[in-house]
Amino acid sequence: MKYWLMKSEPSTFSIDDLANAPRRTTCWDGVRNYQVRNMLRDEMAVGDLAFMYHSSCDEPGIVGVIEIAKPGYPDHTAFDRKHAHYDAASKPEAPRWYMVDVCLKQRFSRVISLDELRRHESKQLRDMLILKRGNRLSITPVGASHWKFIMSLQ
DNA sequence: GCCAACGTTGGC
DNA sequence: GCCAACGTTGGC
Repeated sequence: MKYWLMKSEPSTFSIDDLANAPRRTTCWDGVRNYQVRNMLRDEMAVGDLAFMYHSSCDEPGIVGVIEIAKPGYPDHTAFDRKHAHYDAASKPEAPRWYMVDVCLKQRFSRVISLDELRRHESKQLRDMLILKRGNRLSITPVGASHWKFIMSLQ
């Protein structure tokens, strides 16, 4: 089983939105980056766990745990001409973009902020990808030791 | 295949 | 709103 971190802007889709979704499950659509597409399509498996991370907001940080509920399948929002994430280059017979379904597992009682994560960067969270300069991938793998340490902060 | 221009991300 | 750090595009 693998661990991940998945970013979302709460003004677009927050952990509250996920908590209120039917069966607390939703498709993670809108990824338009090839590296992240490859992870969605090839590497993420049902049962994998991910931190949900709120970005571009007052307090960026980890807000809970989600579980991969359905493995990679074509992102149909790319086929919808009216959708904000429409991509004419992605066709149903040759999809370019993929998504997974995620299910809310645990909502943290507090935000584990980026600031707090950085306080452990020189030790327990050394080399965590989200803390690396210039990292802009919306999904990153998380090492097991980093995962356990962050869970212990909660 | 190079690389400049442009677009996006995301913290601050 | 600024800007660093990328990814993508497209002319050559």
